[in-house]
Amino acid sequence: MTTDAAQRPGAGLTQAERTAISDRAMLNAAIELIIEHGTDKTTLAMIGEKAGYSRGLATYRFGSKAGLFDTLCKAISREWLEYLKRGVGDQVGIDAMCAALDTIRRFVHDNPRQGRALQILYAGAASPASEFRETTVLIHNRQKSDVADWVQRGQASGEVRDDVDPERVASHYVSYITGMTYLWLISPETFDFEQTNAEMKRQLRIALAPI
Amino acid sequence: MTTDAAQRPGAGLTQAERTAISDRAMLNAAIELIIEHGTDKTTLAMIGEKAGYSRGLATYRFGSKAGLFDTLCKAISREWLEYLKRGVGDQVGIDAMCAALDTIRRFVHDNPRQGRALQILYAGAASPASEFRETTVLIHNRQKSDVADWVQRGQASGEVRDDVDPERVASHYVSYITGMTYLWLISPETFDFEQTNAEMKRQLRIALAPI
DNA sequence: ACTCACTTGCTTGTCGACAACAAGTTAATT
DNA sequence: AATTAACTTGTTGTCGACAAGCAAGTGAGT
Repeated sequence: MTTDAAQRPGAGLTQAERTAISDRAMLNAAIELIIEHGTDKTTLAMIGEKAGYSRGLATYRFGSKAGLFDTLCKAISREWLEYLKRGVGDQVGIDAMCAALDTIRRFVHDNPRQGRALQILYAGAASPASEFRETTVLIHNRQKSDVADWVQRGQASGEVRDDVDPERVASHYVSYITGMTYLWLISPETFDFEQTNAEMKRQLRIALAPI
Repeated sequence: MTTDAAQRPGAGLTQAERTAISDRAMLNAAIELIIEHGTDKTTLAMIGEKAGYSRGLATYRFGSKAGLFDTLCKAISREWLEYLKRGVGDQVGIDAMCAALDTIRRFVHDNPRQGRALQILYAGAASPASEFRETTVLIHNRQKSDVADWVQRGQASGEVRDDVDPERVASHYVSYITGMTYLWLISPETFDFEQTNAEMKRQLRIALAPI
């Protein structure tokens, strides 16, 4: 009786569907809880139960608290990087760098929960024992090499002055982004996203313009 | 028998001396443990025992784990801000901003433990439930107002162009510092302190120079 | 199409570790 | 000597982790 079974939650589904559903539910629950309580005071039991399952599912599925956060960090990062890609498009050089700043602003405006959660997770990666520091480092390095590419292509098209080192500029740029988002995270009410980014854009345009 | 008592640790001392000694010992122990294990996996018992006391002293003295980290954060921040003050001296404008970058580099070179611990603590402040987020925000705001002051005085002396907003420049600058130190923390082996700062200095000199 | 062995999603029971607190002990202060 | 403060030890509730068990899905053989 498949029709009868379909009335019970989780019945009539393939196992793959069931895991996909519970996975999404738990990751979403984790985002909410992290934003409200931080990673420390969020328990695996809270996540499982908020998602509508038992206290033990989160541990079972993700192995450990760190495993869950690693998965979540990767998931949101993937979304974010795709969003960034769409926002920047095929722009290069200074335009790409400025567009990326605007895109960050739009991302945290459109997806405030994901944005905040991701920042909190990145901060957690600072711990030496953090099991997803690797993940975080990888993402930042990828961002950096993307930026270095924009600079290089900007130089090729003559839009960016030739005597700057793309690597250094990228490292500087990612440093700014990282700190800016962190400061916004810890004091959203006092930090002025737009004005700070406006100053960054101004400096980039002056400092990278062809001689 | 004060002479006999003086042979036992903690004997023959005033109460103020005893607390000062145990306080220092525990804060130092906390720094070591935080660097090695992170805040999460450092226990209050470990701190007390590494400092040469019982497992309960850290809790008794600081009230809670968050209380200890708050105290530690304030203590290192105070050292750091004094170090920065000495490093910058009475310079203003672009010189002060560049000198501050060099001073950061020197600080983490001379006091690597304090530098790393402070970064880890700042990262922990990202948690919404963090009881010393206030402290961290305060410190960053103070840094920001210091920078704004440098810019303003630089403008007064004609060393910095007049049409920039000191607040925005300060916010931008502190964002860079924050992100730069964070990136150094999570990947000290791949992050190039000097080159990244060199690019920042270059951009500052160009972007803030009088028209 | 049916069945039965097997796999997988999920839950419950349990243990060790830790933060927090309370009560007790020892040393300084008055 | 009485009091206060530094410090230790006993205890409790919570959480992460794991293990054992249950229920639902899967797939090969008939």
